[in-house]
Amino acid sequence: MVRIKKGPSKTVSIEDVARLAGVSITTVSRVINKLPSVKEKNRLKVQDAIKQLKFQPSVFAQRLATGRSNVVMLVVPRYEGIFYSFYALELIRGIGTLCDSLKLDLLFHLTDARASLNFRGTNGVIFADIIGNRAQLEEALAQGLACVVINNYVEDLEVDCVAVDNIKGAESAVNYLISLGHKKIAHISGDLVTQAAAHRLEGYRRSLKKNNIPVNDGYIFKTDYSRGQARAAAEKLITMPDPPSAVFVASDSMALEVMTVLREQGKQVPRDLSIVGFDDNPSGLYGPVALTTVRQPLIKMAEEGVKRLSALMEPKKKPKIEKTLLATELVIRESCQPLA
Amino acid sequence: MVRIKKGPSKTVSIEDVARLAGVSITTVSRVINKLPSVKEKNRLKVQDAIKQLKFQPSVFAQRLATGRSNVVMLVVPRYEGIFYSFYALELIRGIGTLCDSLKLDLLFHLTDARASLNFRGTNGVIFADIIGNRAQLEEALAQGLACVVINNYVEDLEVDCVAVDNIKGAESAVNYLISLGHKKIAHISGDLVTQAAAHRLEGYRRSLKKNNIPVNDGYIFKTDYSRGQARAAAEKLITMPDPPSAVFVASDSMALEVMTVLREQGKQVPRDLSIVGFDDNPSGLYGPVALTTVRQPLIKMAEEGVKRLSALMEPKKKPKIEKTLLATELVIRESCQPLA
DNA sequence: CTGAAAGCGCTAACAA
DNA sequence: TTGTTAGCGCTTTCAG
Repeated sequence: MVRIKKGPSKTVSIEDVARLAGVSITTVSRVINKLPSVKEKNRLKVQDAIKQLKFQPSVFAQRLATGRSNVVMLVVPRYEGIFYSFYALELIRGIGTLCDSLKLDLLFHLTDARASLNFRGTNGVIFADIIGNRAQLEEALAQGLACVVINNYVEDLEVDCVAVDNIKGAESAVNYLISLGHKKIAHISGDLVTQAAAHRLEGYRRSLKKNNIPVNDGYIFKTDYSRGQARAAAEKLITMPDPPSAVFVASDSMALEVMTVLREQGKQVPRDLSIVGFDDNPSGLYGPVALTTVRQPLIKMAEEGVKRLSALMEPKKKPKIEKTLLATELVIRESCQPLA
Repeated sequence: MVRIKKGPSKTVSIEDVARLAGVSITTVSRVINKLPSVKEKNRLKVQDAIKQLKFQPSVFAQRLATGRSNVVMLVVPRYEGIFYSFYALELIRGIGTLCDSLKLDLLFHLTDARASLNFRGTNGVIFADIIGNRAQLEEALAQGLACVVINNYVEDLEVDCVAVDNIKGAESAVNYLISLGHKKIAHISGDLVTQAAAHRLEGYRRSLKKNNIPVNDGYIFKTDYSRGQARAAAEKLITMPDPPSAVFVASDSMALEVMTVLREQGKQVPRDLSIVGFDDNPSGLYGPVALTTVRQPLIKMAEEGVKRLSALMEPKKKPKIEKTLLATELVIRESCQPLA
């Protein structure tokens, strides 16, 4: 057989190691993969050679040969709003950190909803919310890939998901306001294309209904989560003929904007308006009046998602589908007061 | 020759496409790689087969065969502050978007500064700032990897970098304040472990010196970029015996906090204090007084970085090292006024 | 313009 | 315990 080695190949391969160590490449492979069946003496020789040559196995060759890999793809819908939210960073942070410690390669994919993704070479996919990109999820599922959806409770698909219980969270906020004697409670909602916003609105409605308070659609302000629209909503709200005495806002950053508007207008929080936010964004702590809010466990959601995915990626087992709903927690601070 | 096909292999390979199209795998490969030398008729047949079979080439096989790949690793130092900044998200967004359109795979690596990174299978590395993780950069460089550093002008290393001209940016802010007649100008700096914060402080100093205004260290407040510390600084600042008439703040989010504090204390911006921020964070637009600030082109920085890296990753060429400094732009709004 | 065949670097039976 | 060998799926000469 003719060896056609062309020039000094830069990359040292398993073969070079084998030659230097005086063993077969198989033995080297065994050492790399920590298989027990290698004589101590040989193992040392090989490890020595590896060190000398600074050999690092080619992941591509490994993956080609084994067919497996531990590449996790994080699919983030390219939705403007998602990137102006406190939550995106927290999620990325949580996912990034855990992948790092689990030795998973994180492929980050900021995607157009209609683009068709190439999952080849990926073993698991985490969808950070589903906003108009359900088709991509279905595609991944159809390919038999391990999938986990985060921040969106997907009921009608056989897929694992871990989300926050936005409905109950919103209910707890509104219940609290009601317990303080408020009846005229407004809601500034987020972008209703997101499930989170829709559920928070739903929770708001439910709480009112359960407490026999009629839902006044004039008290519901729809926004895109931006501070600008929150401001507009706040301005409308305070100039209403019959203004609400309390408001539940779908995000802390919007709630803070509402507080700002109030202050500008010479009004006081919570004297003139009780406010509850959603997120537990640290920014809520700083203003003159600390924000009462609904804490959502973002980091935990991210971690749960990754853990779940890595379980699904385990070659042998085929765990049951699990749909997790994480509880929120009402954090009472200073932005609400009982109705006089 | 005996074919040892074991069971119905799930993955459709180039071979299946070739068979269905009635051509050789070589021809299929040519079509995939858009080589011109394929008869139109065959090209169509192949493309048809690809569509029918939903064939997607294995990236691993491709990489193994060609030796090249387009995996870009984004290294983000696991520094708390970085994740509470406006800038991190913008950067990630810019990088993610461009990688997507350049068909680069983005490997996201949130890393501990002291961890040794595994670059196997990676062809290029983007360092999003260098905060205590220079060793990792040097390691990547030593391995001959294409590297680009973003948001940090690295002078003493042979590496491409693209950063914002923080010194000039800060100078422009302070010059502006001086042009309005201010002489008692304070600075609330960011976390000085970051080059950006250090440079902004430097720019502040330079501007004062160039204008023959003595630097008063009592006017310099060091923070970790958090709103909490900005608040503390602002409170100290306004109660000084000889308070400044203007302040240059190292980030918009801190500047907004300063404005809030002023308002709480019954003071007015810009009447009682002129304020310039840094970032051009959209939040700065909403308050009662729009924030004057130094706009830094974050998305552009991200894009330049990725473009640069993809040039460096080009197999043939070996471009010269380039160190880019992006200009900032002073955006004058309402938070400053001439000294009476 | 097309196809056969030799790798790319590694793993995994199967023998020894 | 070790080595031989046949692929993994694709690209790339090199002949036609």
